[in-house]
Amino acid sequence: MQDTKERIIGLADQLIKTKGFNAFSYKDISDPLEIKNAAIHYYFPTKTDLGVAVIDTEIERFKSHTAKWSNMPEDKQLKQLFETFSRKHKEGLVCLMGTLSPDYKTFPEPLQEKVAAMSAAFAEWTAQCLENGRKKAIFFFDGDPYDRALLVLSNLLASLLMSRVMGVRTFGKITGQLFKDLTTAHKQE
Amino acid sequence: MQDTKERIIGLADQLIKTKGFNAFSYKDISDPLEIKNAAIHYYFPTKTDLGVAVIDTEIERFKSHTAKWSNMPEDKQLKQLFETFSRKHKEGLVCLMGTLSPDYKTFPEPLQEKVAAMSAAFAEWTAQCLENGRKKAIFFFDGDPYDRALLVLSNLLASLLMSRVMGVRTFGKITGQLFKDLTTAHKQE
DNA sequence: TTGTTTACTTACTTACAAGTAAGTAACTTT
DNA sequence: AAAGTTACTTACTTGTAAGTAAGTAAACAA
Repeated sequence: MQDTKERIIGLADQLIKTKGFNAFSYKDISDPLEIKNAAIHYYFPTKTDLGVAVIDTEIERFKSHTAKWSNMPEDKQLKQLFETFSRKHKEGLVCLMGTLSPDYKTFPEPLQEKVAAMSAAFAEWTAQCLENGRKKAIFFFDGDPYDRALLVLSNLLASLLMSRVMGVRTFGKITGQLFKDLTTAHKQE
Repeated sequence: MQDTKERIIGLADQLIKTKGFNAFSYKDISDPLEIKNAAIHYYFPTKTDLGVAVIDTEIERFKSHTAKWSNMPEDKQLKQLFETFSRKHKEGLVCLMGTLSPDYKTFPEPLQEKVAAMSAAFAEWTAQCLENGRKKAIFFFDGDPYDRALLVLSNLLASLLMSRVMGVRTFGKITGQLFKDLTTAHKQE
């Protein structure tokens, strides 16, 4: 039964996105799945291994999503990215980068590396999308597309975090204004 | 000796900004200060009390800073805000909002309330600064000043988080582009 | 049919976390 | 001088965390 393994990853993913990596425990997984904590260690010898598996799953999910969008115009592609964040927002979750980056320094190296790889994948895709979109006059922005991608991702990441504290409307306020900025040719004065 | 109390708050502040609230322990404080963990409980009966004290100190610091800047032109005021984040960045720290918001749901109510109060203070000041600056044609941006303030704060918060994972240059790339955007009258196409 | 692998459980260990009760030395007030 | 009060320490409790060694029942393979 690979089923149990995938359920463990799925629950760990949820727990990381609600409580944070250091704050969830094996009991939070073994209780609802009605297994013993040793069963988790059977699949993932250490908590680090489990963390790595969760991130790997996220990277794969991202790659398969973006592959599906690749024939859309760039503004639609970016909208799709916004949509994945919006879905997390509706479930009261934050993104993996958002939870994992504050705790980053407490992680053992293999986990740090995975987090870095994930962030690189996000940034590269977004930079490419923005660059292509600007060439086609779909997007309008100053500066290097990679730098702009960092701004966009920083807004998406933080909008989920801030929504937790400042209320659910915060997400829409940030992402709405952000998308408008990128797709508006001129600023009025 | 109020000295010990302040040293505990100072170290807790550092620890929250490096490891996160749930990941630091009383030992991380009692060892370097060469006191016993019971001494921390003497001043702060619970970890929540300590967290609240750290946030209160941060709010006071913010209020006294902004009060000092109040006669500057708005772009200088905002630059000062950026500078406070830049200082944290140089020390390898993130901001309190950045660490505390992912763990928010694991906090007891009094701590949640303090985090919310802190975020409100930041947002209100920034919104006011942006609104005043736009009236004087120092800043140029579309939309509601409060919404724009959320974008600015989200970029500042996330730039510290992302720098941890994606390298120290990330901070400058995000904040540099952000400031340019706000102080540029027109976008070129 | 015997042996091996898979997918766990049982039953523990070690470590460390937050928190507390009771004591104490030094200083302060009456 | 006696009685607090302050600022701790000593010594402990309780709970929970990650992790492990050894066992087992069922499926599968030789």
